[in-house]
Amino acid sequence: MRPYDVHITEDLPRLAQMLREHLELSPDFRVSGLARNGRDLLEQLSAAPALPDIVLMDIQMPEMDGLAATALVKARHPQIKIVMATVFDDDESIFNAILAGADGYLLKDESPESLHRALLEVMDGGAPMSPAIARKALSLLRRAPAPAPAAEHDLSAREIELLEQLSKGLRYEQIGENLFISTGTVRKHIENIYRKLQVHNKLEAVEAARKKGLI
Amino acid sequence: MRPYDVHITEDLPRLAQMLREHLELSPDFRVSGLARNGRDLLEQLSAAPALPDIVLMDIQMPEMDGLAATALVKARHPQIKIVMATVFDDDESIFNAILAGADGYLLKDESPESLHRALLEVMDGGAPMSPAIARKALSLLRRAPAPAPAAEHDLSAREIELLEQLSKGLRYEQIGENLFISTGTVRKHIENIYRKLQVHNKLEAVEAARKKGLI
DNA sequence: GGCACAATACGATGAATTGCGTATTTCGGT
DNA sequence: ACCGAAATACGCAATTCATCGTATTGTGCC
Repeated sequence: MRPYDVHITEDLPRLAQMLREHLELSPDFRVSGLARNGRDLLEQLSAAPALPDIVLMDIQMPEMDGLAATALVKARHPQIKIVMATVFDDDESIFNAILAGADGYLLKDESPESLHRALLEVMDGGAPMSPAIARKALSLLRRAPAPAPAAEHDLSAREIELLEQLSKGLRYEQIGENLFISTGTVRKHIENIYRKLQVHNKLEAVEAARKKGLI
Repeated sequence: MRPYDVHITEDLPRLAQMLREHLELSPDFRVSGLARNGRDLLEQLSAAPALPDIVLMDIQMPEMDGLAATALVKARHPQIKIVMATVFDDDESIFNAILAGADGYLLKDESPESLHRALLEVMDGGAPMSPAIARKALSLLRRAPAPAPAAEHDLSAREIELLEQLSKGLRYEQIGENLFISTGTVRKHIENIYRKLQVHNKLEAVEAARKKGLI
């Protein structure tokens, strides 16, 4: 079995070097590159003859942080496993990392053995997380579906109808035909909807309406 | 350090016995009781002179299943750690277990060593999960389908990126800035997306992409 | 009755989008 | 080495949208 290629993305040279040394002690891994930030990583991946299996990603970095880089790398190369390794354990960082597509989330005080185990686990299709992170992820999950109530809005029933038509991607003219009103009226309704929802185009309006559960 | 008291809740006597034997091989744990189902567990906890530290909980059981029992135990005794140990790995079971308040979720094919590690981890404030479970939990958090169904589409990775930008309601110019390309290129990408998805405007494209799980 | 507001309708204008054609570069596969 | 696909980029024309203003009608409420 060939060793897994790991690309390290970390802006602190000393820490990057430490990680490299830890990983290279094992025949399971080969460090295929070091990047100083997200932009650096993307450039290196573009230029690389072969893609790494895993990117070990810091969050806080200059130029482009690990969250943005994670999203971009995942968009281009979904098969690359991305493991965040960072000191941040706040809910927002964790949640954003997961949304960005991270496959695992480790705290930097993990032992070399834990790191080793985590990287093998992620290549095995798992989602390694430091215990504290796993706990927070679960608590986020518990909370996630909760914030659904309230849904304060002051849209009229007619405006909701309009929104439903809008969400189908119809043109004003077609909406008017469907609702038996003129395109001018459609336009005015939509203006009012935009004002009430504080948005400025169809997509934002539909998005906002979905979030509020209006449609 | 006194051993942790573990209460096993499992309707199959042979499996319960196996778990007990595994745990009692270690000085870290003491099996404080065996329950056959959720109702049994609640009665035993009411009558017990001392509460266990951990409940190891099956899901499928007669009389009262593990999900209901978890919610009830957590309501009365929030300090008790509950670790699900089950053969079910479907999204709904996992999600319900987490909602019910489970602190960890293990698959029954875990090795005795993994079980041992998981129980120590949960007492340390962590949230042990089998790798497959952790992956699914992250998927649930992302509200994205597991990479199993391999959606049929012929969009390039770049086009998916464009779609994600589109879905935010951004204008071509802003999308170009975000992706470091000209508005002309944005336009051309979007033309290609429209052709491939057989749609004719942003809203329809985003709608189609959502249905296909591309974003 | 008078008020507020929803629903209806139209005009004008500039911004944004869509469709089509063309073109270069790069990269993977045969 | 060649081919096709993807990503990049620009121009032009037509359509559609967003935002402003203005106006009429109906309905519910005080």
